[in-house]
Amino acid sequence: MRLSRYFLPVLKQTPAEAQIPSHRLMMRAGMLRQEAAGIYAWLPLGHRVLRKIEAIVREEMDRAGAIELLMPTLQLADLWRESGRYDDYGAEMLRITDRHDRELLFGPTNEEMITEIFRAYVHSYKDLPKNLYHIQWKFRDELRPRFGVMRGREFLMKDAYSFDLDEQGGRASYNRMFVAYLRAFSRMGLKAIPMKAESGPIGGELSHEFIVLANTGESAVHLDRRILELEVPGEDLDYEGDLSSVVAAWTGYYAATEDVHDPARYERETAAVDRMTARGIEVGQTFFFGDKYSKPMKATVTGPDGAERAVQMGSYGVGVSRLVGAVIEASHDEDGIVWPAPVAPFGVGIVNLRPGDAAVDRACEHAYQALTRAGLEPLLDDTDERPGGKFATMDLIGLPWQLIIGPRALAEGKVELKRRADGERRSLTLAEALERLSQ
RNA sequence: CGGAGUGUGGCUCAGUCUGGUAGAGCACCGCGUUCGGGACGCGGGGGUCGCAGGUUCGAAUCCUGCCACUCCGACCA
Repeated sequence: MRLSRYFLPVLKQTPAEAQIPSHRLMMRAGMLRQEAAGIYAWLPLGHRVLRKIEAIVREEMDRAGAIELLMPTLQLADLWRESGRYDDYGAEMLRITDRHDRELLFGPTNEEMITEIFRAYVHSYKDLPKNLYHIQWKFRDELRPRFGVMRGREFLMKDAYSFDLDEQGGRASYNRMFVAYLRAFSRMGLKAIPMKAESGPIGGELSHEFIVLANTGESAVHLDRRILELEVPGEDLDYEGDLSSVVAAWTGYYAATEDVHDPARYERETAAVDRMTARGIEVGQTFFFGDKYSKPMKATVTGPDGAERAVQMGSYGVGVSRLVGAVIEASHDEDGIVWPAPVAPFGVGIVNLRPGDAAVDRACEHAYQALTRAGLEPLLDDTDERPGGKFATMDLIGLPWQLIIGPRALAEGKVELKRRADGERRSLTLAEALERLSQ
């Protein structure tokens, strides 16, 4: 992409309403525009990051055997009356009436609908297990939206739903999602720690929250720091095999959010040197709730013994749009965002320090073509902005690499390659820089 | 929803107390000089002062109602 043709409205001043780093930086970097309380338009740069995070989540879900579909945002109230949640959910659910006075709602989650779909087609244990998911916009009418995309009212969520014949199968499905989450968050450059959780209005007794550690996180967490040393399974992991040992390892150390923290147990189970208190952001939650929905909604299958039984279900959510904020909270400095490469909106920024200078233009164009061919998604700053402004913008939007091409160094055959994460700069020939970037 | 605030050009804000017909910086447009870490000069454009009503000769300013947004708290991917 050429910056002169792109849509990147960066701000020099921070909008007054932005309180936390991710919100401030998303506004300043031209990623986001607020349209109403907790409701945002994703500008092109933000949208690219959102799509990258979504793609990672999708790949890991597919790898774990989940099957993607897409359900509507609007749901019939009657469906929610079947599960009894239409009244239970309260004011957080946005209720809508259409022109025929039919009662609808903007979905805050999809347990009811997926159960309705499942029961319409699946009747035999031979068709189990199944795990269906979608990535779709949700609406929850928060009392107080805040922190930008971290607590919006409209948000993009990946929600998966597993169906099994019995509890043992259900736990195996749960474990597959658990491990997929470890992998997905790790690929985004995040340290996400599973913590035992209350299941809240979703229900069930087995549940984990996945908490990303970040100084500015919304809740305090207490954990055994040894959990940070655990290795995330590689992509060669066999999801058909027994994953309980992986889950056991990751749940074997004390880790709890403030609201379920048990100081006595904490002191009993951890050595003083291993205790760590930090702040965290919840980016995902897994639930196993058995027949809570399948029973009232009559989602049953016939088992091998010929008897009908309600399927065992779990649901698994990831806050995709929140993750954009979470990544920034976990990775930024005083100059701006520092994107982990896998979620960076562009792979490298090429800075043309003197547009109009034939030699510089030619070198930039060559770099742009080569990096595009290499799949690195370069962003070429070919605008007339002054060099200082270009550097500030590049640092702000936080691309992993900056390739700086100007007349002075170029006269000596050199360009500068700067790594955003640590600020390391190297003077190289253009060929060397392109070689380095392509590795 | 309880408490506290804020709405003035695209952004950050002054002006409101004490009523007299709207300002600054940044951004934007033109010309020129510049150009390796957010340039400078000159000229220029842009505002129903959140909305509605009221008081007044006169309202951004005073009064009433409404709306939106922000912050603290309780609730949550």
